[in-house]
Amino acid sequence: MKRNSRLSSTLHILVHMADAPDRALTSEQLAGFIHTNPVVVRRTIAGLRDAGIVTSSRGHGGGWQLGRAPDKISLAEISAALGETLLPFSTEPESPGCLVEQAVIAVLDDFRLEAERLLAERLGHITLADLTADFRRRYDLIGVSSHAV
Amino acid sequence: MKRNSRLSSTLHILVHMADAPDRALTSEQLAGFIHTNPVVVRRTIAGLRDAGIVTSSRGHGGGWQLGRAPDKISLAEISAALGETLLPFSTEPESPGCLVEQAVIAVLDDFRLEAERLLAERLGHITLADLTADFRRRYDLIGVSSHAV
DNA sequence: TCGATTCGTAACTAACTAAGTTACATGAAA
DNA sequence: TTTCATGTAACTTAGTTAGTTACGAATCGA
Repeated sequence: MKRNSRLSSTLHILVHMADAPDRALTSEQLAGFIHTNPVVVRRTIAGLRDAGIVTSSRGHGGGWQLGRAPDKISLAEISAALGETLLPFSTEPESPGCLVEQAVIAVLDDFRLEAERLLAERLGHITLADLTADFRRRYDLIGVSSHAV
Repeated sequence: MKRNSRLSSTLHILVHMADAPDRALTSEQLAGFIHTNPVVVRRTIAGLRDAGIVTSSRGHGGGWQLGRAPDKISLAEISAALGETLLPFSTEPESPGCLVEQAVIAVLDDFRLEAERLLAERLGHITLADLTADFRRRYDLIGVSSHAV
């Protein structure tokens, strides 16, 4: 798994889970999808379990499943559950008492607040079901074209 | 200079430059403002020079000045000149040929495109002059209060 | 012209972050 | 009770970025 691809990789995993709603998938299998290590998967999606987006079970036949219907899981929730920050710039004071820095931080924090609201709103409208539908569309297209040849 | 504070630090520097429009400030002086090294400053704002946001001159009395009026310099330009990415998540394919990944990347890239457009639009409306005005306001307030005591 | 000053940049070091890995305890099902 | 799977801590490795040193190039003043 590459750096900064936690959101993308997690969505990949979740679509696979949505595509196999009848059975639990193990960390091992999920890791295979994104070419990484089972422990990395467990660590990455631990937050999703706490958020109720997925459930996990141990022992024989255990593994991971979606916690609710794909159309009830938005990308905003997933991103938040991963602890990802959409806007990466820091506004930590480094020169306490400097009025210039205070002005910069104030303006930047205002912008960040507004931006995060906007992005969350947009991400809230995209659900896992949308992703799954997009995948099925692609799958059917390939199927047709290979039949045609 | 902390990690991920390049935008914030650069704005800090630029406001100081806007506040001293009559003279060039050296990398050494600028570095002092954000508690870092002159070379780090030169490296960081090199892109701003290429974008015409600042100018630099060598030798005696040399240093850095704004390339144009503060109200003609937007945060969007500054951010772009720094090479900063507002949305940090990666959508590089890691499993070429996987239709699930393709669907994820397609949706994520759509979102990114729209989000970057939105953020750039917002940042385009904030200028260095706004920051400078905010700083002056804070400065005057302190002045008044210290007189009052 | 010479020397002081300042930027431009390459090369290296250090610190930090995040993924990858190993190991083992816990819990559940056959 | 054996096997399979997660939960998690601890450590290693790789990659990124700030910090530093060094030195060449350009510019100004004496």
